[in-house]
Amino acid sequence: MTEAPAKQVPTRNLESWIYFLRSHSAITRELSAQLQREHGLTLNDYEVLLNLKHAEGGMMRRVDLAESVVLTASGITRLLDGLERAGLVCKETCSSDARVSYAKLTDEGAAKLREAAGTHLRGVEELFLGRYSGSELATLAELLSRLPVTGKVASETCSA
Amino acid sequence: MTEAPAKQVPTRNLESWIYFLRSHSAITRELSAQLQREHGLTLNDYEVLLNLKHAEGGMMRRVDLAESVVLTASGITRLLDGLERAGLVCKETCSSDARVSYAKLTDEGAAKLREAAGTHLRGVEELFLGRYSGSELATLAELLSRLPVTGKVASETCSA
DNA sequence: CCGTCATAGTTGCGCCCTCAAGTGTAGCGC
DNA sequence: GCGCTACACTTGAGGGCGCAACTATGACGG
Repeated sequence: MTEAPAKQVPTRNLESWIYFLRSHSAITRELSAQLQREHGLTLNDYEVLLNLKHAEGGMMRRVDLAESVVLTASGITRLLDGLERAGLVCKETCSSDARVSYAKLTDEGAAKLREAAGTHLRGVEELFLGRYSGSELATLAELLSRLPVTGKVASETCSA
Repeated sequence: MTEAPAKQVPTRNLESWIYFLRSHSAITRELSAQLQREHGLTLNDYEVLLNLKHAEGGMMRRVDLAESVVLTASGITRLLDGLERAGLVCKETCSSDARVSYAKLTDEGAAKLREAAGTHLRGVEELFLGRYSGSELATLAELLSRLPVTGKVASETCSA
């Protein structure tokens, strides 16, 4: 009881936070259900495939992949297990560092991605992008880009 | 091969979508971990408790609660199971309709919510709210409010 | 060469949540 | 009153994912 700090954060703008939470749940549930039904992929599966496609040589280190989709190391392991079993990615070892193993997009994976892209982009368009004008999207992107993308607290991570 | 539709959605503004996905994962993971560590609650637990607190008489129908936090019926059942076991909510029956049962915030639940609020609001402030000015938050809220909050596609749900 | 520490990845365990199916009640037309 | 459909809720099965603990390598100082 050394000091009772005055309530700093009145309910006023929690509004945007609530919208953020709610809309994310609703949208990702719907998109994931679509992908699952029509192509047997989860949203994260799709994002991983997409990241691999854009990567140099169609392959990435598992740890980098994990960061790019905001998953833990164990999460990416299991996700890739699934994609491997489905034949959409395969493992590659690294000649210079025996610790790392790459995940590489297979031809089937690339095909699957192409196949799913139509459905998915349509969904994203309908549930997200289509609700904004071009400039609004730019605004939104700028605002959202300020949010953290790692669990680390910013004040620690990017101190001067 | 009847027709190869021209690519409708160039990569241009998927940017905001990607930020949306990534930041949500990162922020909710961190906030959930905080709540879990310090109070044994998940983010959804917290949101449910909060909704109950704001509700008339501290109680809501399970189905309404489900919608308010964007969970399925079964999801809310299991979540409330946990909160009941922890003594934070209790069941109430409805005299006029035997199908519905209410979830009611207990005193312990209210106390727990109060206890967790400090931690949580600080977290939300740091990871989300604190990154914007007041007017930016208003903009963000307006933009996010256009997104769907149910799985139902808007074109069906809110046709004129 | 050897301890020490950091890093890449995997695995056991457990939670959360969804889908599909099932129960019990309400309301309605007949 | 009797089916029918609608609704609120629960349950069984299963998948996704995080945390903590563990293995295997690499890097570095002594």
